[in-house]
Formats: sequence, structure tokens, C-alpha cells
Amino acid sequence: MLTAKRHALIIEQLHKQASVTIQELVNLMDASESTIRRDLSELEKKDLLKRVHGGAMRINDTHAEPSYQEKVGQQTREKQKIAQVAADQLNDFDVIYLDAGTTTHAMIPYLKDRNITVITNGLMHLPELERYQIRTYLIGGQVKHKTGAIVGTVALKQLNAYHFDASFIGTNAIDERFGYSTPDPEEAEIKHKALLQGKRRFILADETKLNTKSSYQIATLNEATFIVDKLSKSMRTRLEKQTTVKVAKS
Amino acid sequence: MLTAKRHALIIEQLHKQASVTIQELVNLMDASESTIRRDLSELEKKDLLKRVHGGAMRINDTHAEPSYQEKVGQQTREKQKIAQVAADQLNDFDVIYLDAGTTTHAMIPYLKDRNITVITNGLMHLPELERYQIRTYLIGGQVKHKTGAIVGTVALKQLNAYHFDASFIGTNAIDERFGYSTPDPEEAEIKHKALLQGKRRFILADETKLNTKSSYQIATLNEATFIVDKLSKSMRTRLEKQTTVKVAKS
DNA sequence: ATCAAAATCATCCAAAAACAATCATAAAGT
DNA sequence: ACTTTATGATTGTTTTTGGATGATTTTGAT
Repeated sequence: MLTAKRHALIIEQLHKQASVTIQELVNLMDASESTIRRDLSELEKKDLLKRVHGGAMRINDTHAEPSYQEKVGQQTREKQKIAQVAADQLNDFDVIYLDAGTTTHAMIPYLKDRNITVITNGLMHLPELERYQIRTYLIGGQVKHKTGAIVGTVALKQLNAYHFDASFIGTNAIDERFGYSTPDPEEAEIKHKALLQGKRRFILADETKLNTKSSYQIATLNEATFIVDKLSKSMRTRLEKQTTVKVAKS
Repeated sequence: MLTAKRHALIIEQLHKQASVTIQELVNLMDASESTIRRDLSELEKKDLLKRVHGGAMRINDTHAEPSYQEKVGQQTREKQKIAQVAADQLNDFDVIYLDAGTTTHAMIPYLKDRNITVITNGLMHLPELERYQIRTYLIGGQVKHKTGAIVGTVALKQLNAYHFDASFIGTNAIDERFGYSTPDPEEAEIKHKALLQGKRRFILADETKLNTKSSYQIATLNEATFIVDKLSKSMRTRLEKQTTVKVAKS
């Protein structure tokens, strides 16, 4: 039997079983002990299993889908709640703009099987969008490697060519008077433009962003519906004088 | 038996089996070991299977996660050579178009520290481009998740907004009469448009693509300089009647 | 806890299998 | 006629394999 095939079989076996003995493998594949031992050594070197006396054990770091698992781990419950509320604003067949960033990222699982088309400037969204087989258009322009977003004048111009049923924009700060803001002027421009191209307009933030200001304004409060995970009663009253507010039910 | 028929049979077999031994194939097709070995080598070069000691394995098309690292590993010496020749055509401060695909991917390391700006439709290039800190612009448009490329009418239109000092395009096939071609009509259009927007125009292919045709024409021979790793004397003579040819020194 | 038997182990070796490279021949293409 | 391509045999080299060896770990009985 082919070496590669034996390796595949061993891994498959460990997928079912959590552990195998050398003898099991010898019988299964009709190879000598020596051969199986060698196989296990090699597979261990590749971190595909853990050798133990008498056989091998499955390694349990869910190497299957690391990027997804990792990100879910990082995704706080707050962002999940915000994403849920944002997703409630969607209709089937909507064409939406999804801003770069982790808060909007959490919305992606909710888009599944709803025939929604996504336009985005966030490269970080692409693997997840592929995972759920969502039709996706990327804004063109300069790649900001550090943040994985598309920015710049080209991107700004390209946004003119699109119109969305709804825009979902993340923000770094929200202040009662200064409105929504972010530390990067280029991103502020993009976010504002993308917001305006949407028929229904949403800005997402978690409560830690309340009553903070960054240098560059994205939009004033009245330009979008504000979605947040938690909000004090008094703050809510004051904000609602200027805009619509959606709060996650806790 | 025809070479092409053997190749088709091998692929078919791997479609059923995940792995085959050379002996199995020898019996199946009544050809010598030498011949089968050659077949496997060629098919591996085309990324249609993976050779292993004793036979070959199916290539796992579910490029879920390890795709990036793996592909770098799979970068054949041939592609390296082609990339080297292509890189020789560059000037410092050039603005170039880099087509999606593995052959053009191999060029990226050569762009380092030359103040070159890259415009591309290939999402697979981005990690590598970031690694070498190369200024990058992405064409906007529909994301073709399966291949990691940007395609469609939007992308086509966006290309109008750019002009390049040089375009580097990959091809699936090159035929003396039909010119360069590829199996996907959308990609063919993008490739052609991107080629035309370049002042200096290059099409890259390895020798396995010689004398083959795909359904959709990218360009005629005279529209670009042809870069290849290997070329017979007579073929070279014939091609040079229609276009400029650069061959890697072996 | 201690010991001895049994099981498992790493290492080494020689035979077998698979390999790349080369050659001569034959077939196909120009 | 001449080149290019495809093929199968041969060569010497490399990789894989299974068994032998003695060391190490586990087991179970004391």
C-alpha cells in the first residue's frame, strides 16, 4: 500500500476514534509494525497526531477550520448581539454594503441563505463570505495591508458606481455632539461615502465607544440609525432626539 | 494508447480512488512503468495530481485553509524560472498589472525594494504582497470565491481607469494560430483588457501549455511578448514570426 | 514498593521496490 | 530527409520495508 494512503487512513481513523493502537493499524493496513511506527513518527512531526506508548492519539486543536474558530473565539458576545440586531434590519434579496471591521464581520453568518449580495471594502470578510457562499463584490482601490481594508481616492470614486439597499458601517467613537468618528481620515471618508450610498443607513458600535471622539468625523448622528448592545436610559433619551436607536435586548 | 487518453484515464481513476499505484496504472493501460512515470510527472506539473512514492494522489480541491503555504511549496522550478525572466523586464518605479494565478504569483519576491506599484485582480497575491511591503491596488468587482480572482463587468470597467507601465498575464493555453486562451470567458475578457492597458505587454506560460487551446481567446500572439521556460528550436522559430519570445536560460 | 515477564520501543541492516536519467528505436510531424 | 516526439529497456541510485537487536516502558504479581 502507498505510504501516502496509509497516512491518510491513519488520520481518518483518528478522526473517528480519538486513539488507535499500533496493532489495530497493523491489521487494518497489513503492514509491519516497523512501518506503522515510522508512519506515526512522521505524522507526529507534522503535528497531525500525538504518539503515545502503544499507538497514537488525536490532536485536538480543531486544525480543520482555524481561522473561523479563532475569530469566533475573539468575537465577543457584545459584537454577536449587535450583529444580530443589525441582521434583523435585513430583507431577503437586499444588496448591502458591509464596512471593514470586526463588528460588521459578526453579521456574516446571519446573511446565509437569504440571497443577499454584499459589497465590501474589507478583505478580512472574504473567507467568511466564501464559507457561506455569499455573492460578493469588492470595492477596488489601494490595499491598506495593515488593516486589510481598501481605501483611497480610487475606492471613493468607485463607491459612486454602487447603490445599496442598506449600509452597515462600524465606528470607533460616537459623541452626542460630534457624531461618529474614527482616527483615520481616509477611512472616515470611505465610511461616510458608503453610508450615503445606502437607502437604509446603519452605524454599529459597542457601548465602550459611547461618549468618545476620534479625530475625523464619519457622519452626524442624524445621518444613520445607531445600533448598540447596551445603553443607559438617559443616554438613550438624549440620542433619540437626534436619531433612531436600536439596542440589543440583553 | 494515445498519451492524451492515458492522461484522461489517470485523472478519471483518481476521481474514483484518491490514490493509485504505478502498478495499477501499468496493468490498467498496458504501458511500461517509464511511460506511466512520465505521465504522472506531466500531470503533476499541471497541478492535476500529486506524485508520491509508488504512485500518485488526488489533489484535494477543498483548499480550505492550508492553501497558501501549500501553494508556495508547490511552486515549481519552472514557474520560478519564468518569474525570473518576467522580473527582468521590470524597471524601478514601474506601475504594473499582475494577473491572478500561480505563475504571476512567483514574480512577487522579485518586486521587493524596487518601488514598484502593483495593480491586481488576484486575491491570492495579497498576503505575499504584504509580506514584501509592496504598494498594491486591487481591481474592484465580483469576487469569484473559487479561484480568488476579481471578475465581471464592474472589474472590466474599472480597468479603464488604470494604465500600466507593464502588464503580466498568465494563460492556460497557447496555440500558434488561436493565440492565447483560457477556459473561462469572464477571465479571458479581464485578461485581454488588462493586457491592453499596459504599455509593455507580457504573457507567461510554462511549456506544458504549448500547442494547446482553451475555449476563449485572451489575445492573439502579436499582442504581447511571450515568456516561457522552455521551447524547441523549430517552435521558437515559428512563434518568432508572429511575436517576441523570451525563454528562460536553463 | 519491587521485581520479572511481557509489551513496546528506537535503531540498525539488508532485501526489495521505486526512482531518475539515459539510451536506442520507432512513430509522427514538417 | 530531417526534426521532434513517444516509448520501453537498462543503468545505477534512492527510498521504503520488514525483521533483528537490545533498550525502555508497562503490567501484574508479590
